Amino acid sequence: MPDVKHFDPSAVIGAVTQLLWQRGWADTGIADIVDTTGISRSSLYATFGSKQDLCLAALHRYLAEHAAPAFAALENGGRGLPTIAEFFGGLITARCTGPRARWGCLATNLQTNGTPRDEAFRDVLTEHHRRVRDALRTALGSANGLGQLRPDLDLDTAAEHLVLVAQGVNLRSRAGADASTLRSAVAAALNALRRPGDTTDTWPR
Amino acid sequence: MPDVKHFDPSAVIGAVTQLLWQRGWADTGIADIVDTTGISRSSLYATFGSKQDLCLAALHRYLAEHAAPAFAALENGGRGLPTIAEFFGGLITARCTGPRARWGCLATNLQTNGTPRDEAFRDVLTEHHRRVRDALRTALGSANGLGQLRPDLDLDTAAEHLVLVAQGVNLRSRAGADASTLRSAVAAALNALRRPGDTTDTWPR
DNA sequence: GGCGTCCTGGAATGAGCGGTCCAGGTTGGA
DNA sequence: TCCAACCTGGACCGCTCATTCCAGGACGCC
Repeated sequence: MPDVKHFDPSAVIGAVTQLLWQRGWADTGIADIVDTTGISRSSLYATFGSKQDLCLAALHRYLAEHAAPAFAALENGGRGLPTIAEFFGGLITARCTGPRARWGCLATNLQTNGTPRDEAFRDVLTEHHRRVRDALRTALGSANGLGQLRPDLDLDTAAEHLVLVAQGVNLRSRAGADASTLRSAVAAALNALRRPGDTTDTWPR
Repeated sequence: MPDVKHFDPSAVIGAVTQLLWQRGWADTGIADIVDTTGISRSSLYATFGSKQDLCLAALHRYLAEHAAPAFAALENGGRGLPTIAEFFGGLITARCTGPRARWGCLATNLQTNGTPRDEAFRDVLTEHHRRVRDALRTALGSANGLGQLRPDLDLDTAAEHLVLVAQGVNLRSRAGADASTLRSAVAAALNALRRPGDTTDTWPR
């Protein structure tokens, strides 16, 4: 092995993830990546291949680092509605405050325009949607087992409903919606699932 | 007036609206518009100015032709929950079937990436969001007056909740969600608003 | 320490973009 | 019928984009 890489590929993927998340596919150029990471075009292409490949890796990184932990907490929380409320609370906090306020969700952002038409992206995003739904469905099953939900509720449908709400949060937060508005809107959605008379404290997180 | 335009500007805006709606800002080039409409670049720029100006006009056209009628129906329906259910039913049908299936909502599409950073766009979209919320709020007020809603419901918050659901429908439909899934998810959201014991038939539309 | 292999910086490439320009044609009015 | 105003086709411009290429430098191995 005559020479070795002069940079850390993982750190580059991390930087690209941030760039792609904040600016989007169309507004993130190779030049931006070069400027941000300090490595050259040659090394970039030699290591990662095309822009699509690199951004696909960034998307995977995003899902593993930001989405997966939240889904795990949702599935393993085991406290039903409070677990679901915590999920949404964390989502809103992450979307509206801190260094990544108004960045939205990378996966959601990529689902709209200005994205490569590549099938690889589409498949990853479809799979991601399935995981959100399943995680919510699992948590709803848990809530149902604890007697927190309206008895007439269809859990699969309720999970799809909450997916729509989560997507709405991702979109509205990027557009600049404030956290308190989103919080109360989500609280309304969750209260709607609750069995009349249930006193579980779902909010604040 | 020595010479007169050889084309109909309104028809051009209509064509651009379709193009922008289907493909998005980044994937709609001036060349596409020239090819689709058959008129030349010169006439395009002489009549409409820049690409931004033209697309802003297309956005206004979209809102006037597609959004405004739905909002009017929502505000003037006067039947409460059934009116709201009709709004969502029409939305889902428009998003999932017919020639514009999977196009999503132009306004929603433009809120994410690959869009001009122009303030003019942002203002129009913010105003649009306000109108959606207000129309839903009006319809909810009507439903409340008819005794269809849970007495503890906060109408402003419920309106924000339904906005999130509508945004979710727009996003998921563009990603390829099927109509029946969206329909039942929305039905779940609406049922959650209903006063226990209310028998108003909200679905099918 | 020299060699061969790999990596790196930076220039170059070709395609595509939004936007401009002008010569030539078309029109309404005198 | 002529003219002046305006419109139109299409070439053209400057720029940015993702991608490629190559000369030269850096490293591990013997």
